[in-house]
Amino acid sequence: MADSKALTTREQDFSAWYNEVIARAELADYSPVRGCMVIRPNGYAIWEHMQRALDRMFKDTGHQNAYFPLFIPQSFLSREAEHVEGFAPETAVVTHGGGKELEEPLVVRPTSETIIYAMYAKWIQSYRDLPLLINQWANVVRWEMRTRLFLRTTEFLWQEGHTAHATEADAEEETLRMLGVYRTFMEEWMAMPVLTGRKTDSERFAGALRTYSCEALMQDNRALQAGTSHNLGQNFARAFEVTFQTEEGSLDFVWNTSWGVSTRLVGALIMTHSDDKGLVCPPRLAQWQVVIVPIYRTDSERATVLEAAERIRRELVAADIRVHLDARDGMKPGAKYYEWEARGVPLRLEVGPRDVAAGTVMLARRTGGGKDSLPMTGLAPRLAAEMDAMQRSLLDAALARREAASVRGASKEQFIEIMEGAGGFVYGGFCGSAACEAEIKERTKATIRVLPDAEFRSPVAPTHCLWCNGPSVSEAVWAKAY
RNA sequence: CGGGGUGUGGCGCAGUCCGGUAGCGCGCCUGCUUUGGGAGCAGGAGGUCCCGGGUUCGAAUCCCGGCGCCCCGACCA
Repeated sequence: MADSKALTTREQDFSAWYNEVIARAELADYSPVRGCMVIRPNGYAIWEHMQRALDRMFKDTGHQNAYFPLFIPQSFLSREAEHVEGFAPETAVVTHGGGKELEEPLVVRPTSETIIYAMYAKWIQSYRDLPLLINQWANVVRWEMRTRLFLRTTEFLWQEGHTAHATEADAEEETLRMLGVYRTFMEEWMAMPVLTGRKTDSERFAGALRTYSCEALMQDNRALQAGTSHNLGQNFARAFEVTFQTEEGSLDFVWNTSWGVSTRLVGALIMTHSDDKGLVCPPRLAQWQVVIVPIYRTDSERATVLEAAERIRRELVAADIRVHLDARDGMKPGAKYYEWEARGVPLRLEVGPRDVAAGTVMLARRTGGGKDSLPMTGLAPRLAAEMDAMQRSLLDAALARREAASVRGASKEQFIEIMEGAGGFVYGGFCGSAACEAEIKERTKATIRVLPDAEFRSPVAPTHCLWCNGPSVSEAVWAKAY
């Protein structure tokens, strides 16, 4: 690396720190195309592990994968009024193909509701065809003004689930089920606690009836929308004439849902756990869960140590632990330690002549504690237990951070002070007025992240709007967001 | 699109004011010595100085016109 050795600290400049963590860990790089990043192998590996876990969860809840076109006829977008209004300004449009101007321009998908529901109209005839539960892993393009690595890029990778149901209740159940899947994934795999709940109308997906969201709090106390699940009602079904014959023989429009998470999650992961030494990656999503660093002076030491290291590596591989033996010559162990720490490898094993002689290895944890000498035998179960503990403690620590940055029952003045200062989640009553919501945003840059689900609400429901002091219709959580 | 900054080997920068052989650090290559927390020495490779005009005997440097990128805002997964 060409960088000076220490990273900018989170304290000094969170945004610079974030970019440096990514550069140092070689997660992503800027590409020649404005706003588009290259996801490098180290970053893509994390995304692949996320994909694998999510895909399993989607399949376990009855979904199948399919693939729909990258291009969408421009007219499709306009069929749903709110949808076109929401997305048209940020589309990339193809006007020429094969050297000729196209009869109808093609939009590069910013999301695939329109083309998918156009197909669903062909596929669905009867209530017997429902529910239709499909997911697609794809890339989408949104022409954003300002981009940031992983958090907001012009092109990004995501999954979008699109389902059709016979009743409103079925669609609502699906919407909430997938929100729950996201939450489980974020907590159990990313070790990232989230608040779940409903979005206000002003934050609702363009064309949806209701939008639900998982909201996480980053280490700089700004909120990040980590995943959304939409109950689309019959809006798209009407626009694309997705009808079905009911059991009673009448014709009805289907009820749709859509839900998605993106490579933004990699950014969320970075900003949730990493420290001033670099990336911290929860074991379950780490490319390498364990790295072995051999230590030697002479050729004969090198031979013995590498032999022992290789034996350990094979044993761990056999136990399904993702392990890498860093046998690079001409690099001092200390240099390797710093490099693997910056890359977020959870556990490091140091194997030197003294260890080999004693039948031990030195274990160093990326977070939560120093080094321990362990016997070489029985290493696999021991490391698996270490990783479980680390996975748990990362979630606990993130949860503790979030709760420390959450305030309930703040006055208007305290609210303003918090948003101008430390930031974080502020819980309070909300009158339900879009005007009030807009005024708060105008004044403090804070938005309602979510109208929280029951388990996140305060023990005593607020009675008055935090801002206008009118009667509260719902508790809300505000924060400044990414 | 508004504000700020910046374009010089792979990366980070100096040089620009005041025109005169293109430099430094890191990285990279080779060799030797090193290796339990970021190695040392020696040798070496690598540059249309963002682009296009202009001024000049001579431009990284001065003038004119473009473009890119980064950061901060308004918009967003």
